[in-house]
Amino acid sequence: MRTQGSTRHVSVKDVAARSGVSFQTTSKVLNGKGSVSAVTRTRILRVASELGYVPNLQARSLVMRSTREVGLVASDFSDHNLSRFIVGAEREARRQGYSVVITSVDQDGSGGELALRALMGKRVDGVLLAAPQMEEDHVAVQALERTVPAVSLHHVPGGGVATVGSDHELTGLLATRHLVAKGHRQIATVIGARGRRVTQSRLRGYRRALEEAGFAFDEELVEDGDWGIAGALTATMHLFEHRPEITAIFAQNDTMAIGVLSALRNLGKRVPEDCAVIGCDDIEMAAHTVPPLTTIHVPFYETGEEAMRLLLSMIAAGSVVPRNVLLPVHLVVRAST
Amino acid sequence: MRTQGSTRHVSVKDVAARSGVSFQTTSKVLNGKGSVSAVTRTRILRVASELGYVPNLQARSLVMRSTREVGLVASDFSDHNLSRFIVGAEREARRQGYSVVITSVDQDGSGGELALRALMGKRVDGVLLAAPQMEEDHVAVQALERTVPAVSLHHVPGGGVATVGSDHELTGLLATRHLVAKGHRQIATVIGARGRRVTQSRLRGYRRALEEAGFAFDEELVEDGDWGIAGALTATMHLFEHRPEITAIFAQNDTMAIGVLSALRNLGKRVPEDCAVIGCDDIEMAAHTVPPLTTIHVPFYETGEEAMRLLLSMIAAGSVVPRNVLLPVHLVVRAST
DNA sequence: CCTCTCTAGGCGAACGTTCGCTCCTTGACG
DNA sequence: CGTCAAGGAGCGAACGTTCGCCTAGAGAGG
Repeated sequence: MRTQGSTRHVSVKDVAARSGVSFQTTSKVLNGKGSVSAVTRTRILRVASELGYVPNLQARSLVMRSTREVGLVASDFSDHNLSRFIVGAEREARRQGYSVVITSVDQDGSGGELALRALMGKRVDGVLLAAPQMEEDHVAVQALERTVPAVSLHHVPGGGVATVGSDHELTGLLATRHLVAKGHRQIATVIGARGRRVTQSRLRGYRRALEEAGFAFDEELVEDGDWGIAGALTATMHLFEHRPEITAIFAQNDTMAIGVLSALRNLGKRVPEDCAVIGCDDIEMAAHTVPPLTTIHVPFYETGEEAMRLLLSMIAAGSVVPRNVLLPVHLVVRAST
Repeated sequence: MRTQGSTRHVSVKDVAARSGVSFQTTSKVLNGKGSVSAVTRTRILRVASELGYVPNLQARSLVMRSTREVGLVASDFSDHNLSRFIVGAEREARRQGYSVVITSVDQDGSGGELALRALMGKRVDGVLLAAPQMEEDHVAVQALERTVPAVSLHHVPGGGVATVGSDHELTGLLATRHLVAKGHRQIATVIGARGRRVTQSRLRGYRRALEEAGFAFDEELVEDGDWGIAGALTATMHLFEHRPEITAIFAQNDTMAIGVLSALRNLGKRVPEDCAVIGCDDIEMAAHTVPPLTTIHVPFYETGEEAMRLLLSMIAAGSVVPRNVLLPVHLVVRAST
């Protein structure tokens, strides 16, 4: 039975000793700097690979004053949309030779300051914020300001931080316009958590589309679904209790749209004949519900890429004016409308 | 318009200079070591917080010879099961004062060696492997062996690495037994990628249950669904082309089970009357399909916790015999069987 | 008044790198 | 044959910590 070891890591000095040169020369060879004769170069390289030398990045970045790491503060990365974002960001970082240190904050948004301090301690070159719970976390953000470049997926108090996101108001607008265009007049909406900006933006889009069409906004057509299947299900039940004349529902994400579909089935309503349903986000499942869900495609992956690209350019530039980037969304028509 | 700065980080020497003591004394105060008079202690602490001092963990771990970080090699963390695992692991690490550096490898499993080298370079205290694509990656694992404690979610060639996982054979066994108990004789299965161990284990469980019941194993009742909705859909179509007498299907994960349900709907078959369906994993969606899906619950979150717990204990112990832990799974009966 | 024992704090070294400077050797060219 | 240029290699310093050892002074006890 084997045991695993904490074998001492081999350092550049070990390699140097075995090759009969100074450790600085070894360093030069390993980094391709300076001028070293071909014979010693190959000898050193051979010894290094024999010994399984792996340079200590901590020591390196200590003197270079730059880890090539960026920190990513995420809330719940079992959230599918967020994880798409993370994947996009990570890929872009890797492409540019950076690695990503992911820290997570609790669901309630606490621990944001702690997470940021930890990242500062690691001396990451930049920070990417992907924790909507921190939208109102002033104190955490102050820890960040003027210390390190930062890009956020969500709104950040104070406005000193660059943001990259998708156009949530457009999302609500396109979804509701589509329903209007299909001839619906009684359009309800199942929304996410009230405190979140994205909720308010999508709701604003919904209201704008109604205004465009000359319909009055009716508070009773807005129901809270809390982002989940179960919440959307009961929300839909409520809606039809008070407004049985509803013929279309806009759910603020696809997960809730699935809950809406489920509720309509319980109510014996056919989709889209009796009631049309539109979601947004365009998760994989959306193409496979019954009936397949019309939705607004939101480019999470691309948003992650773009956010990381912006962050790395800020790092490279040293100092930069915070920009706010909005990526476009588009309608995907399927069978539920 | 504000610009973001790369303000020089404040070091312990800066704090010392402002407090009129040597930097070593400052260090002592900040770590609560040594004996320092109350007045200077409070003065130093005040200055430190005024200056916004954040200790440089790189320098610290350089001398301490221990970063309190563990590396996590993940394949695709937009995969929901994997992300549950990651969340569990991260939480447990944080609880014990460790932070997690996540690196990802490409879908095809390439880049595993690169990812491990990067982690070694960062001098992580341990490595958690959660990239099933690396199951057969001998070369990557060799880079790891005898350098740093490691725990893996999946099988690792050579067997020198501890593993934590759920009992996949039991999963297949319980699922199929349940169908047998419901009186089914023609039980098909839609499997994941053939090359993967989990696929083979679950298939083995399926076969064992059939043997127990005295049914012959029929290769034509096994169809490849490639882990996805679409794959499972066509797989189900194939199955019924060749074996219209099938009355039950075991899908090797819930996502594929959804594809199976979709196919059965297309075929005009009622679930569970004409054909029963059972999945496994127990994803959130499983409770909300039509009909709600019977499945085998697999404790991904707990697996992550347990894996991290094992890894950290190995780190603490310094050297330890690799263990292999299997977590139990259980049947969740809903309406699809 | 001398010594002994604390206590507060300083100092040097080390961790593993990179970088700039210096020094020696060699060879070529006038 | 003397001079100079250039290539090859070494050396010291620095990055920001922690740790162990040392010292100066104060207070106490004989």
